[in-house]
Amino acid sequence: MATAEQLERAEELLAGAGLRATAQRATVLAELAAERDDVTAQQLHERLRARGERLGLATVYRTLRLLAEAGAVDVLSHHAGELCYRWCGDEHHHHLLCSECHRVVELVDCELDPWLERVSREHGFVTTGHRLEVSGVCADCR
Amino acid sequence: MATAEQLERAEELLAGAGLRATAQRATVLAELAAERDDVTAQQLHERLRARGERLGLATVYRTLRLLAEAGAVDVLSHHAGELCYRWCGDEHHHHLLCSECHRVVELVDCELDPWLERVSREHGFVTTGHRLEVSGVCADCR
DNA sequence: TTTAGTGCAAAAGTTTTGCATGGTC
DNA sequence: GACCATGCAAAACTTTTGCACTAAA
Repeated sequence: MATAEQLERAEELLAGAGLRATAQRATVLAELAAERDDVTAQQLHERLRARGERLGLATVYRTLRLLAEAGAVDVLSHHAGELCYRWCGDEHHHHLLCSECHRVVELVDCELDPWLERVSREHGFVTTGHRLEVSGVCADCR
Repeated sequence: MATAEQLERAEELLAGAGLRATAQRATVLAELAAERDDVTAQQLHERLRARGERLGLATVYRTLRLLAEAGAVDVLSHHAGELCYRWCGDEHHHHLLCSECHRVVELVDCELDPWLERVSREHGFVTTGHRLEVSGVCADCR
């Protein structure tokens, strides 16, 4: 669920990167923002087409890629062979995924850094980031 | 780096699943075991062909899939759009990846479970597993 | 000898790209 | 008006599958 501020921020992101505010981008942005769970580019495109929006699949791909590069959406790759996109907040967070219904919950209170710092140093690494995906079954699916 | 025991275990895994011990599978197994870092099916195939081994790309894919299903190898998906395979031990562990050279270090001392248990319960989830990928830069690449 | 595995090529699927056209700035 | 974005179709890629053939059990 995206707030109005988030949408606004996304448009600022685009503008800041020298990208134009087109109708198609707004459409993709809005649809992505309205989606609680993660979606593939194909799903997004199909939905918009079904609703009567006229935009090409390539545009959806291009827009999602731009948004991902700008940091406005996260790219998840839990289903082999296809990428899922999801609207995300700014802060560092992780995902708790329901393996039955694809529901996504954000975990914002990440407590990993001290541990990671330590073990990485032990291996001579300097960490630049980390990604945690927790899978489980949500209350509705049990 | 795989030990002799690991190789043996993999063959037992295959046998136990009713799978035959063929020359091609042994080749793939050995190559994967000798590889410290992660590889794609295509890379593996290319290397074996370059060395004179005669086996089809489809066989590499099939073998890797079987090994993954049997739990003998891990499947990583950090490069969008393609899957990487890596020989792995039995125990639960995570990966520390060098973003420069693709080097992989296993982190075996995972301390996440208590925290995950707690936050999952708060969201009504029962966790079934988790996966952590830490990216950084290794000592050699700095 | 029965059954599973392989190779090859074709197919399926996702994502990218080239290029003429249309919309933004 | 300059230039970016779009649409469409073709291309590029990864991965899977069908089928005749080979090899393991």
